[in-house]
Amino acid sequence: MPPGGGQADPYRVWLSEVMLQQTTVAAVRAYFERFTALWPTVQDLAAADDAQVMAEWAGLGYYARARNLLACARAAAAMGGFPTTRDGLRALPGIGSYTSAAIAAIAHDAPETVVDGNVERVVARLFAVETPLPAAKPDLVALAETLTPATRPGDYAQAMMDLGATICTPRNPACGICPLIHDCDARAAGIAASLPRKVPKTPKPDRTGIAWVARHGGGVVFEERPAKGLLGGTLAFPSARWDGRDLPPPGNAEWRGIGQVRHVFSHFNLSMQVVVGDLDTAPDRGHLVPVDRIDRDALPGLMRKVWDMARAEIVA
DNA sequence: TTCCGGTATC
DNA sequence: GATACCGGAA
Repeated sequence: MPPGGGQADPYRVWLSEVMLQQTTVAAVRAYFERFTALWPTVQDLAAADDAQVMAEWAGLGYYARARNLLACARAAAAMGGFPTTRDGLRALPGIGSYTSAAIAAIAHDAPETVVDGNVERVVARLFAVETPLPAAKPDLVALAETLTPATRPGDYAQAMMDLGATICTPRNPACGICPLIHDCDARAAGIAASLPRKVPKTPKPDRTGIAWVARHGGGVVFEERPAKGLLGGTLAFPSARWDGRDLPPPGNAEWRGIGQVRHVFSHFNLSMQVVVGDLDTAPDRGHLVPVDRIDRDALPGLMRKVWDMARAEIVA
């Protein structure tokens, strides 16, 4: 990519930027060479066979990029070439906020502010922004815009991303060799390595539980969930543990496990053991619903899954 | 094993 | 605003 003056081929800039989304330079290089050899222009790529493009992309990951790549190439070819403005580029498939700014700045030397993950990190450190991501993103973009120069914005954008990729790295920033060491608020405060902060991605805990599908007299035991809390007020199979309650089964039976259903709640993942059995006596809680009157669609998703699994056994 | 990262989608 | 999509690196 020739530096300065917007001499770069928009097609090659676009192709490399799309490949570099979520992907390292080292991984991209061979793919870029291969693609540009096979399809030297956007018209060539637009005319390419879908299956061949997908095959050539194989191994790069995020295959939606490859599908969008073709859609974008065809759209650009149909309009006689790539748009030159950020907004025009932004409207094409697979080109978002970052890529549109990058192409405008690098291929056309437009004074757009290019903010990728590297730039977010560099700016958060330069200005010691302690607000966690992603909430800090608008602030970081606004701060980055104050830095974009009128001259050679494309080279500047690439330099900022290079700085983030090679010196201002996530874990151990090489502040000792950073050209901006005297401009960096975070370095001055001794907190560079801890920025940018991020909202702790609390992984959803895994919970387990048990649901009893209890038959008696041609019916199955249901009960209403407590009005408040998880699945509050809904119709449910008697169950325990997953919701913090440690209840016994709704009666005596020879229980046999038939499998587990998985369900994702907003704040945890559930693996529910499904057991079925024939009660010796009337259930000691809940009420019996005749099998042919069970309305699958009236059950919450979790219990629907339980019933779908149990029905084959029950109705047999 | 965890972290990292643009876009689309809902 | 959260999640899915993937592979590479720490």
